[in-house]
Amino acid sequence: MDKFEQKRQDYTHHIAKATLASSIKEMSLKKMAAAAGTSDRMLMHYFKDKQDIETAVLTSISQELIDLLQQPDLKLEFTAFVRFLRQAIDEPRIKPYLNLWFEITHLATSQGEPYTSITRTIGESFDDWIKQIYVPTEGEDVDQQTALLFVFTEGLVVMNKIGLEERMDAAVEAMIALTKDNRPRN
Amino acid sequence: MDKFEQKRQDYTHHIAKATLASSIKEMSLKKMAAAAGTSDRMLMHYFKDKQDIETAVLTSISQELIDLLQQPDLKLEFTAFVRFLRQAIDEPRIKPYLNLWFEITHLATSQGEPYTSITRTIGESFDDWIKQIYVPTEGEDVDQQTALLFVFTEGLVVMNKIGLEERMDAAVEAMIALTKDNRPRN
DNA sequence: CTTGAAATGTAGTGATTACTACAAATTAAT
DNA sequence: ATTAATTTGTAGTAATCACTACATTTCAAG
Repeated sequence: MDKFEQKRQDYTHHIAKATLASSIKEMSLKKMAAAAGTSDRMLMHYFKDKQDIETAVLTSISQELIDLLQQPDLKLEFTAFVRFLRQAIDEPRIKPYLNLWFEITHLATSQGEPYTSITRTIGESFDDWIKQIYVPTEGEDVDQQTALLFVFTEGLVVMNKIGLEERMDAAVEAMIALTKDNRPRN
Repeated sequence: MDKFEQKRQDYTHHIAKATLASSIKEMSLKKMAAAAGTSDRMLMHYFKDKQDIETAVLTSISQELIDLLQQPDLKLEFTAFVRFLRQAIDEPRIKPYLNLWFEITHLATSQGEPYTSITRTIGESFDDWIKQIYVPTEGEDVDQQTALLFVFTEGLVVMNKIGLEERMDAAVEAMIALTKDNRPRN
């Protein structure tokens, strides 16, 4: 590998860590430089502009998240999945990624690229992840159920971020009640 | 009413309209002044600081939204409510408010006050609104069902904003299927 | 009419930001 | 060793932003 490319990756990695610990918008060029142990001047040498850095950083973080989600042996049917999702939101290892996801969705709507592309990538990975774990009951439409789990998770994430956790739990119970009443475990 | 107070309200009203048409973060003091037909200097005369303006503006918009939601005669059971919510998200009259709501949730988590308070107010109003319209089926827990509708709506709003509309529709169908299978209309 | 207060305009401050011009130092090639 | 290219530092630019000092006009009260 290029020495140039190597430095780019080093910097990207360090800035990614700092970004996960704070937020995208907090990361000015100076903070990025501090996190990477260099100067803003140097970052401009190795990257075209700030957006170039952000793209590298967020792409790297997305990949980390995708790797983090991989759990080849995990299989859950609907109710268990819902409970699993609700609990995952509070996982300290997951939380920084959710914070960033939350931020990126907003940036995607207000700034467009590169955030929209990254949002799409992560969204698709999440979709795949659900499909990989979800064991549909009976003759359910997997795509629809997956979409429901996706939308529900998004909702939970928002509620969590705006501090309405009681409602998260209530919603989880309601969702489960909706299925349990009707689908005796077979 | 005070002439002073009157001007404050006039300005607030005009700035609120402009804010709905664009976004909170787009509204610099200069843009606010332009929208109000005055100068930034004048705004500082009638308001303590920018946050003072934003609070007035967002409070006013919240109230508008709350009024907009009032539909005294509307009563819906679960399935119809879900469909109603999904369709409401595309309503041009509602959309600007959803955009702002989306933005405020983000600001609430990144800037704190006054956005957290406003988020809470709107959230509670939305909760009340659901409860006022929702006709629970059988002996359901209304609070839980309300929370579910809230969370689900949040999820739909996010999906909508990040351009995953097919998944909105799929999720709606899945949600409805979840109840229809099991709860034959009685 | 005089005087004091309220309303408004002009211009500017200081902070932050992404980004750059220029030059010096370091490294690599011949 | 000389030259050329790469790497780094210093300093600064231009834009944007919330906010202010100061002066002037407008207005109202006695």
